[in-house]
Amino acid sequence: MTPQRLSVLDIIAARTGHIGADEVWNLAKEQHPYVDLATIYRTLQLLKSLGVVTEVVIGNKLHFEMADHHTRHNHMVCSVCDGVQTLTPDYLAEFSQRLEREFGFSPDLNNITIGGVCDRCRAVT
Amino acid sequence: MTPQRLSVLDIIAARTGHIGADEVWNLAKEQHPYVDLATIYRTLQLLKSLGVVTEVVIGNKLHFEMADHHTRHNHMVCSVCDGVQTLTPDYLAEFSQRLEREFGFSPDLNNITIGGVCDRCRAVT
DNA sequence: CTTTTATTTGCAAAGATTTGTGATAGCGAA
DNA sequence: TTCGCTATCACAAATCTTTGCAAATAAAAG
Repeated sequence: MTPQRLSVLDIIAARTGHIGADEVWNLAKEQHPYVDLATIYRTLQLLKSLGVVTEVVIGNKLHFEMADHHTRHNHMVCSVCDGVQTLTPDYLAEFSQRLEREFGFSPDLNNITIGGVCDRCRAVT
Repeated sequence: MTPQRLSVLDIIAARTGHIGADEVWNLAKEQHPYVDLATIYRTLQLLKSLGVVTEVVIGNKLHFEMADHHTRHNHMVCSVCDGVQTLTPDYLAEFSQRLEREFGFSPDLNNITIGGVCDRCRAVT
């Protein structure tokens, strides 16, 4: 645990929703002017592999948020407006159990994001 | 429809499995020495939006394959070995219908990939 | 077949993310 | 304390993908 890593964690914890890697960087620089973006990314990947944060792909960018077990959820990202809706875990529960049972494959539920088109954008078309 | 686009489509159609963007480029250059990688990527995105090809994220790279309706399937990608297993559509059917029904969200089933750890890699750990 | 219009291309450059590297800091053992 | 080991950092450079723009090409119209 280094000051840089603590900063990253603090920043994500302070945010209720998700936050982009670049935004984390900007905020981290306020405390450690010389942190490198690479360090941010490495820390983010580290925290993700530790299961502390969750990665969400929005548009072409990586976003992150706390992997709070009380509020675990998945995301639906609209490919038209990049809007995000959340999903409670039970939506994927049956599906993931089946993968586990039939293939021995352990899906990383924290990092499953469903792409598609939201109702509003579909109505516009 | 331009020659470049036809090439890209031919290349993907000629392949049974998925193929990386860079590989498509290399093959396309054999027919059109001056095609640019950007054109490949643009074409790939176009074909994807037309529902002709499917995008699969493997490791940190984009791969593509024909979205043959007869053999529609999804992918499970192991984050340890980058191995890919396929899933018949019925695994996601109930789940996607539920999203549609309850949220009006139209998931893009062609482009859902499940990350996780396969049984073999899990055994190693 | 020629002109017009819209789309696509190649190229260059920008974005986003990852990787390699030497310097440096922390830590346990001698 | 000093040596040696390991891990992390900042910086630079590489990788993969996307975007802006002028020139080239395809499709539509006459």
